[in-house]
Amino acid sequence: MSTCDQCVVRNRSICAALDENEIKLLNSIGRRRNLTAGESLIWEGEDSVLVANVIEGVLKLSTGTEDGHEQIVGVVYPSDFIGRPFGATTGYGVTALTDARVCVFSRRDFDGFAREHPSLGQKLLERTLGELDRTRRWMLLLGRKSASEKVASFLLELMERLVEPGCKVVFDQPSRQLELPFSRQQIADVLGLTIETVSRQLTRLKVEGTIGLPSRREVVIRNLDALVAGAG
Amino acid sequence: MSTCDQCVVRNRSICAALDENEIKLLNSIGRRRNLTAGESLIWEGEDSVLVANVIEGVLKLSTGTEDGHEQIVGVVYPSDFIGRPFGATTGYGVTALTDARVCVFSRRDFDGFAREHPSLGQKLLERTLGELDRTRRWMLLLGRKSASEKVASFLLELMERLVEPGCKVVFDQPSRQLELPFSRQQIADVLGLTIETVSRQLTRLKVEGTIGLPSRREVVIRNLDALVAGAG
DNA sequence: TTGGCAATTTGACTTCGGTCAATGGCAAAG
DNA sequence: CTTTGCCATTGACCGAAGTCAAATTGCCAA
Repeated sequence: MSTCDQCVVRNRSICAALDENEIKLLNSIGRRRNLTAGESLIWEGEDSVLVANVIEGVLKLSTGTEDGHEQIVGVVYPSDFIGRPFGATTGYGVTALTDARVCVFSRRDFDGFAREHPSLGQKLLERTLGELDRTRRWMLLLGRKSASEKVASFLLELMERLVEPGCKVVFDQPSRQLELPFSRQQIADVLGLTIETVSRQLTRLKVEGTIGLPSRREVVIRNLDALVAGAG
Repeated sequence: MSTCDQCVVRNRSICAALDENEIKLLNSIGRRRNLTAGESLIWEGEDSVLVANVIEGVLKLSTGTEDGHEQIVGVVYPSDFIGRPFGATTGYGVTALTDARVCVFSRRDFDGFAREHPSLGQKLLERTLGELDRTRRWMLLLGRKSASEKVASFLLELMERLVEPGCKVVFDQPSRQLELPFSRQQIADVLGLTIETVSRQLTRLKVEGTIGLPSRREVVIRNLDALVAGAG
């Protein structure tokens, strides 16, 4: 019995496209790996050597300008796919925001497997198209939204993503409380703002009663309508 | 003999994955269509009903916020693929910037064809991954670059894209002159700026001698190094 | 050629968000 | 329990880009 049978994301990740035999085969070329918060899996600019599925945890994809600024260009959650198949160099680094567990494959092995199993390629294509959609919505946020709209949009997107299972960091539905997998600096890097502006916007939302901030890493949504209205 | 034989983008578009018989089949479910500058092919928010290949011309993908601001989230050139296969709604509109010629397919027909011809799906996947890479680089620009860096980066990217064949709008290598497929407002919508800021940055580059502006729709690169340095 | 119109440029002023600096608070280590 | 250090918050100020308004340009049609 392969370890995949008990995998939390077996039916939501790209593996859902595969039957029992295929999954055994894929399992044989991959291996589990645990990451601690802050640990990197892939570095910006290196040749793409590995790809992975996220089993548990949250990871960021990020690039930097030469003058030291960083921009987070993507955030991945359990069942998401990481990496750049088909022989390109990765334009961004991948780093764990929380402790995480991933299922890694050598890019070369994975490419071969994908070519021999079109159903996997198909799933990967659908996933990539979805990711492109999400990234483009994010561009609208970066290009046209104000700081307050950015922060509100960020909290809403986070909420949606954290309800999905496998996130250690849960969004507790009844209490509407969520645990932030991001530091203030990281939120700033997602939104193209500074840490000070993020802090000011969050305290403003708190003072207005829209949200509560029990601790640095927790947010309570007190007035969802107001948050949606503020997201622009 | 199918019309595809003389197609300029036959070997660069996703069609390059197909053999003679397959291409005849694909051709039978598609049709050519001419667009005049400003004409839309797909509207934001509608169900995805058609997909297409760009044969000639330049088109924009764009979304708007409710308060009237627009953000261009992608620009497509000859041989690029347009649209959202596999049954989602399109999150952005597609509009011709120049007169253009495209090869359109009903999304439903195309989906079926793609599922039966994995090599096409494979090409589409590679293309989509590349597009995602380019979009993420663009996010860095939107989130972290200053107005002057944005404008310089824009001109450089445009230059690279316009050397490829099939662009009526040519980048004339020796004279380093390029014809802009964008109005000032559209440049602003690409970069997340206002029309005034774009105009000011362009005149600054002209005064500095980095570029020349023979007419509203033409740019001459006079000092490439300076432009690269200014792109951040 | 001229008039009209839209696009662009330019100028004056405002504002949002960035920068710099000081303070506060929490958590791990001693 | 105290110390230490990081992260976050808060405040004062500044500047880049936005806004509003006017002038200019170039283009098309009459």
